[in-house]
Amino acid sequence: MVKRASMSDVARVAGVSLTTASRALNGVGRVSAETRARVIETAERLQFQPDMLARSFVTGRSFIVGVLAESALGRFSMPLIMGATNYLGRENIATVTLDAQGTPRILNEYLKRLRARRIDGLLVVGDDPNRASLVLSEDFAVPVVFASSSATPETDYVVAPDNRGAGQAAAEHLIGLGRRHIAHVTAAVHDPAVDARVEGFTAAMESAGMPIAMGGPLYGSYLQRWGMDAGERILDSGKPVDAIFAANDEIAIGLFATFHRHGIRVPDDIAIIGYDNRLAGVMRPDDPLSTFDPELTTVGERAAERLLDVIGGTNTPGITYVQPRFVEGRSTTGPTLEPYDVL
Amino acid sequence: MVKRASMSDVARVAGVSLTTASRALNGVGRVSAETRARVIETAERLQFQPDMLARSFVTGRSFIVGVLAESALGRFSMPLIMGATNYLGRENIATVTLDAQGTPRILNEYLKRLRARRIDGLLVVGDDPNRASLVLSEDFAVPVVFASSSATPETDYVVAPDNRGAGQAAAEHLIGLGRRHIAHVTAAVHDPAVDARVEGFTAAMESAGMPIAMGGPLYGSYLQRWGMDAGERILDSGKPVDAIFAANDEIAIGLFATFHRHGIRVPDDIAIIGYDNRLAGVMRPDDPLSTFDPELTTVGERAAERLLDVIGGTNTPGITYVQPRFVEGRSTTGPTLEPYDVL
DNA sequence: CTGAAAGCGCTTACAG
DNA sequence: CTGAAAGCGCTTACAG
Repeated sequence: MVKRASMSDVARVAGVSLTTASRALNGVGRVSAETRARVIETAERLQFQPDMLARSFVTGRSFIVGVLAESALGRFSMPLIMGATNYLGRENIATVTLDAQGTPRILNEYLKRLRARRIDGLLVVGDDPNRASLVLSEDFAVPVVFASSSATPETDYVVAPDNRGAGQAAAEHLIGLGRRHIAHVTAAVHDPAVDARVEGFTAAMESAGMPIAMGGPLYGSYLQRWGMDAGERILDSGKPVDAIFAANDEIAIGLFATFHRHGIRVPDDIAIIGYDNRLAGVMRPDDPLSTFDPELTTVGERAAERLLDVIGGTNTPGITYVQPRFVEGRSTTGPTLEPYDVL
Repeated sequence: MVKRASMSDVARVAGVSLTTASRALNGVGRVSAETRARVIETAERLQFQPDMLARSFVTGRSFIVGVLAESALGRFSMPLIMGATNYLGRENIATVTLDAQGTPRILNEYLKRLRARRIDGLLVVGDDPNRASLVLSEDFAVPVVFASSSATPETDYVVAPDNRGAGQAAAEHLIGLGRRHIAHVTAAVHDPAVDARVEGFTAAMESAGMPIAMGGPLYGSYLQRWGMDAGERILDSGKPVDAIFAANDEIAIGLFATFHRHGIRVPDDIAIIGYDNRLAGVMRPDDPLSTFDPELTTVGERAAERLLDVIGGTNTPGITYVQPRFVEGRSTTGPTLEPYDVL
């Protein structure tokens, strides 16, 4: 292991001062073209790599950002965080990942640590950024970007999936297929992400001049069980329904199970769209379920990208939306789905 | 934003030299008990936090480790990497995540970067650590730990799931249930992880003095389609089979689909065990499929823990195995599984 | 356009 | 047990 060349070495060999070497290598300040060329050539010959630790120390830029998650190992946080750290890695930025685990005490402890590391910025991942926002006191003034599925004050820097747009797209897809009695089986009330999908769906139905089947969205839970029950309720009602937008894939599959049991064909009789693309990564010839992929990895990437922009001073507050990707599957475009297909 | 106290501030206020302050605060060298107490008290009063950038600069320890993945966003790498970064974050270690994407050129570029950052260690995530091993040249001498599902030379530091143990446990579970004609439907040949499961399974069957049904493991692919075909092949053979260990959940589900179509009940007639716990995180009252959870997050944690030990000089080479967790589901312990249950 | 020098905030021989 | 001083490898006023 040979000792690495320092900038002084480069300067000495190139016959210039350390000051000039620094300027030439960093491309700042006035240096004659020939001097610059000579220094750069020398640096390459010596395989000079600037010591980032020294640079960080003197500039105060650590090239490290914090990633603060409510629950880093959660099903939704994970791809988002990975998208972010992967992007940051490509940009040669390190991350320190901290799981707040809900308690403000831990959060405060973590913020102290991050301050000691002089992080360049902070990415907050989770659905309740307001809480984190509160704790981010004045004396910890680094750029903060929120990656979240819920809406937040317009004064923050936020990146989130466009749940509203997805709801709208779902309605439009079903309408475009010629369906006329479209229901919406959603989950819990007061989940911002779910609410936004309801909104978008409702808006699209209204502008198509089409009432929502079953008299409006049916609220329940996130479970497959609720989808099965909702299916029964729809069939019992006797009301015409030929398409359903479900709040997630579990509900969609529950609906399908009930319909199949009753001999109702999907999509022939009733088309179904889910949400989450839960079966992503399972290799199969075709997608059984029409659904939306929230592209959480992309959300993470965009959030990281934006954080670097804020750090660089070239960004203004507001929400950036990432469009969920519609996955066209057999539950809307056929052929008729069999249970084995969805396994 | 008030200026943070430096160690000099603490020294001055406490009436000692910078040297003494440093020693008192770090607990090294000889300092009288009272002096130490005074310095520590002063530091707390001034809310002193040592500047890690300065410390890193002088000690050369960056408190940053590299995470080099073959495919960071892959289904298996993701939980592993998150487990590692999460553990490291708790220990106040930052990570720079790099996705090698297979090409040695990119890999070399990344290693140069990591050297410039003076990382303390490197975690290599992926199934082909040997390749990375090759590129990790002599002059980049930092501790390296491999987190992988395949075996590697005993001279390396490796953390991996105990695939062999899982194969063994699968056979033992089925034998314990009283099954006597146990087959093994596996995937591709020459996948080290899958091979190890075959080995463990075979060993357990041998020590129970029980031949493998169907004359030995059936090799195919990772797809559900293969499971369906294998099911047909088993039924066509006319040979007695009352239990199957499948190499993954896709295959297990394919087997189930075929059996159900033919009126064969699971687990009553044939019990099935899968692998991967692919349905983890899907909320349901009971687990439909008996399977193994590879605990990849734990593998990542252990690998990170071990890396810190190697960096600290308190570890010796060898493989650490993480035991996959058996998930007991209805496909081995009933009641009879219906397609809707597995959806 | 170029350079001598100060300084970032610590750790650590070295001397007492 | 304690302290004065050097040094880690850069950046950046300041002066020429």
